[in-house]
Amino acid sequence: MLPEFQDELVPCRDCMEKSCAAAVLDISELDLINANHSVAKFIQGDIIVHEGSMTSHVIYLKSGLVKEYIKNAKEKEQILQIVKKSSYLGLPSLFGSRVNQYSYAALEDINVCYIDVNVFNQLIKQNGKFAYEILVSVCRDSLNNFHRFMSQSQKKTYGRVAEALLYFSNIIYESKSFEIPFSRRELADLIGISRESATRVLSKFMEDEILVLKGRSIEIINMQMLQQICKNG
Amino acid sequence: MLPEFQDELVPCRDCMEKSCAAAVLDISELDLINANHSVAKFIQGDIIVHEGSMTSHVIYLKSGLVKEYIKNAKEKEQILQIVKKSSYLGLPSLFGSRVNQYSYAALEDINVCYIDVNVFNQLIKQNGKFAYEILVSVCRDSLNNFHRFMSQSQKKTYGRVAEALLYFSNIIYESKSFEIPFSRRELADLIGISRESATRVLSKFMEDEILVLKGRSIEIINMQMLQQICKNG
DNA sequence: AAGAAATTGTGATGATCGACACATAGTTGT
DNA sequence: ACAACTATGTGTCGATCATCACAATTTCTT
Repeated sequence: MLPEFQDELVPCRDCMEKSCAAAVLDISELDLINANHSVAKFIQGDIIVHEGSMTSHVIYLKSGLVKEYIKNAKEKEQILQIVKKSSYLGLPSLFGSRVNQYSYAALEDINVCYIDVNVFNQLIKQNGKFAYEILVSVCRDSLNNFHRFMSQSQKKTYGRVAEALLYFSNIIYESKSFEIPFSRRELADLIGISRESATRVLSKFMEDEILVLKGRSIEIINMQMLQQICKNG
Repeated sequence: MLPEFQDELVPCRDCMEKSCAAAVLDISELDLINANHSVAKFIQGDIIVHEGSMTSHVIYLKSGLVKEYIKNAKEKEQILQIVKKSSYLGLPSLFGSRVNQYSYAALEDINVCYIDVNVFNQLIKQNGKFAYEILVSVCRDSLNNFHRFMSQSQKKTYGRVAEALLYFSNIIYESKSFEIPFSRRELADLIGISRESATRVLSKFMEDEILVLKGRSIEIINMQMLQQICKNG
């Protein structure tokens, strides 16, 4: 659960995994980050941030996949999105709230940077281009999430599962075959249906030869059909 | 449909309806806006922005209520939120996309400011505090909308209607009695249920003496009960 | 390797809610 | 004032899907 801190091998100015926003910073600004950051590793299943916690550092995901989620009144998990590498975690909470609104957990082994929040804010206020890039990234994220959410809310179970599979294939893995890093339960939580329904729909897709699945590995073999199902709800 | 432009009576530096963000601008920056803006009026029902349109100006809502919405494949309307005065319209689209992702229509007679988008971007890049305030407002909005959306998606019809009523009462009108500026159809679109269900639930609430309604005017008389229903889904 | 624990699959059942079909207001235009 | 819409209320019905119950399979522990 506790992050394993690493020796900092590469100073920020030479880091090859910088965010789009950090790319507009000058050397002295990058050095400022360098002096106020640390790098950490988490392993699959680790919780990186707990909903409700205070923030002292901005977290940047250098590598790996992370799930963003909240628990509702009945302790049921609702997954908001899968976060890919090269993204900041929880910026909306950082600027729009005093505490983190969502939890974050590692779906696979990951690397993150912690950047002091005061330094981050200072950079925003002193470098308009940086602020602009951060703004762009927050806005894109907001639109994407909203779009996905709205689209889901108007679909029935088949459409939802199809959409989720296309999301993995097109956005997350950019491949027709992939291994989903979570259980049927979590898949169901991501798209807001019951675990049993998720199972049933996947079996049906298998039966209809839309995909081949073995446990958590999925290969889409009839993409057209899947898109059709996604579109028709 | 076309906005009615007004004579500019008050220069921006003296405007009493400035946004939180504009409040951190200095005189010369406000004068810059003043030289590159215009004020317009819309009447109830007018469409201010069409989904898919390009943006040349940032729109700031000076007074009145506006609905933010999209139409899905089957021409069904989905209302994302009700926007109150003193908010910018569509910032996420402005920064996160080339075109407007949502439509905006006046729920009552409104006043808006148009600010040249290049000037707006220039201000963000040259004044970090302004950028910071814009960022805060975008993030708050994103969190609020998401929270409302998630909360709704986990509720059944009764809970959804209750939540919507509390939203109007607590957030929009800050009063126990108010007149909703839209039809049952629109109310249903806002919370993602059918028109008939909306009608039925409201009638049931009336019958149970939770509220009194006459057409579009609503008075909540049993707030505890309504909160209970909202919480229990 | 054996047992325990978690995950996954499957069938039956009932609650919920959208869709349809009308009836009944209200509103608008001429 | 009358027709023509549009908005609203109400009853019936069927599809969808969550829930429960339990079986089968996989994964983890010791």
